Amino acid sequence: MRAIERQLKIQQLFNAGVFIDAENLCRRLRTSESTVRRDLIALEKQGFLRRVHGGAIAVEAREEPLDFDWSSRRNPEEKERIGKAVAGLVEDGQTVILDGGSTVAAVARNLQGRSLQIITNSIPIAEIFYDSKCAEVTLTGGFLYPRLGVLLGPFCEQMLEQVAADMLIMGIGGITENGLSNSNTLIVGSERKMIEVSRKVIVVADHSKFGRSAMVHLAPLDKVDLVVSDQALNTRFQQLLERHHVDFVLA
Amino acid sequence: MRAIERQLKIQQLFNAGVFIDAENLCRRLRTSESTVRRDLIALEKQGFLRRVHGGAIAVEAREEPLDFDWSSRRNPEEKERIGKAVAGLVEDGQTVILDGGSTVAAVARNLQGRSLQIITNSIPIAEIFYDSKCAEVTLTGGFLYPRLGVLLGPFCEQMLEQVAADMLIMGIGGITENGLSNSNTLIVGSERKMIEVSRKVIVVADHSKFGRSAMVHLAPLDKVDLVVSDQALNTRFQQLLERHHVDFVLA
DNA sequence: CGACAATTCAGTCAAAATCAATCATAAAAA
DNA sequence: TTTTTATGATTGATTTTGACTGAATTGTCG
Repeated sequence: MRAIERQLKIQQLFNAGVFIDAENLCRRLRTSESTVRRDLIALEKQGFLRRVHGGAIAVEAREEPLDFDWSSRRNPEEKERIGKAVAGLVEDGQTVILDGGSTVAAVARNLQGRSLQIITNSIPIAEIFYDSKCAEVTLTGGFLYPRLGVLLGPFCEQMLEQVAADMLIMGIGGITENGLSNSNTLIVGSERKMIEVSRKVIVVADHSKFGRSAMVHLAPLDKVDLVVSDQALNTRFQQLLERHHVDFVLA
Repeated sequence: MRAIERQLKIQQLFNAGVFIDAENLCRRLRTSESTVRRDLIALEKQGFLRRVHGGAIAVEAREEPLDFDWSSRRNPEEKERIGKAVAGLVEDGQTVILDGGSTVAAVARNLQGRSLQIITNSIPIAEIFYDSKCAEVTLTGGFLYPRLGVLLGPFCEQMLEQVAADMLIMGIGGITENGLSNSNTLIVGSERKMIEVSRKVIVVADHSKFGRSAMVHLAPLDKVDLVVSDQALNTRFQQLLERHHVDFVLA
């Protein structure tokens, strides 16, 4: 394995956590302790990480102890653009369901201070509205999926059956001609209920989600009213969305 | 585990509360008392916490987005004592309902790492179990009461009707010969449901709660099985509890 | 209030782990 | 081929760790 390859890999590993163990790295990269140290020194010189005894920590990780979503650090500007665009589609007084995920969190941040009814199954998203005096927030109950801080399972779905919303703003794992997909059966279960009870379904998906398929099928494209993304689509996906009467907005 | 890993973890633990027990830390981090002390000294030098006898407390005036309980900074060590005592009454495998409040949060901190079913309507308390691999946490749904981070209202109560628990651990606003009381109608509504579905009702109340009455009546003393507090009671309250067959534990 | 027991604290020490530097060899580049 | 660079092993130095000690603090009991 080349030096560059290894160092890219080390940078990727930081997406899964703030600390990396040196001994662990040797095993995963199948290389010696000396080489790992040299790589870490190089990455430290680039300002990407800070070396500490036993490994290294991400420089950005200071002061932010826990991050629910391992993907929340990817493409933050793109997500913020999407968030702002989607927030512009919401009208005051509406009832909006927000599911979990970092892109939806960007939407939520741009909805702060608006007068809305918010329904969500995500604790991080509920927290965004903590000091918002205008929005009324209702959490679905359910089993706490700790890694993402979302509530799932029968209690969640049962609660969703009893509400009706003007709009659903939803993140996904992937989108293909077969429809939407996501990574977890329980998450998909609650998202299906959300779709059922919402008059309008908006999917937020950065460009990396197109053409990718996640583990569990979630819904066909016909269920979706609007997709908001950060890059223009190629002709194939444009036609696919048109065929299913799905609008597309470029943020 | 590496030094940095431990210290990051300690910082995380402070997000869930204001006091940390040294002995607890040793167990949770699986390390010696010497090492924990050295970590605490290091974190104190960084100004992140203040060491006190038996552990450490969070330094005041950190930029905390939300202080879920205006009383959470009062008597942190007394509350921690109560928390430890109550945690000792819980057996592994049990289903425990925890309501909101800073004293109950102290109990929750002492339950970390235990193998339990937790049901709660408080987001700060659910967060305490984020990185606990053993406990399964279920949140009631409901309307988010932002100042305290608790979930209330019909959705919450309806969800509670569908569960059964071995034990309820509950904070209160006041306790007098008329029974328990609390400060908010919605909170009282959900707490009544919690009492209904729990086999055993434990009330945690520091000494300031005795003889004080809050706005809304919650339940008569007969509903309570055990009161845990931080100071011995005077004869009047002792007799009062005895008359209603309520046990008392001094933490 | 004061004596006693039980914790908790601070400092020391040896063992273990990790680090930095060096060197010989292997791989890549010239 | 020669030169340069990257790698892995080895070395002693440094840091970290857990156990142990006596001192200080806290809680209990009379």
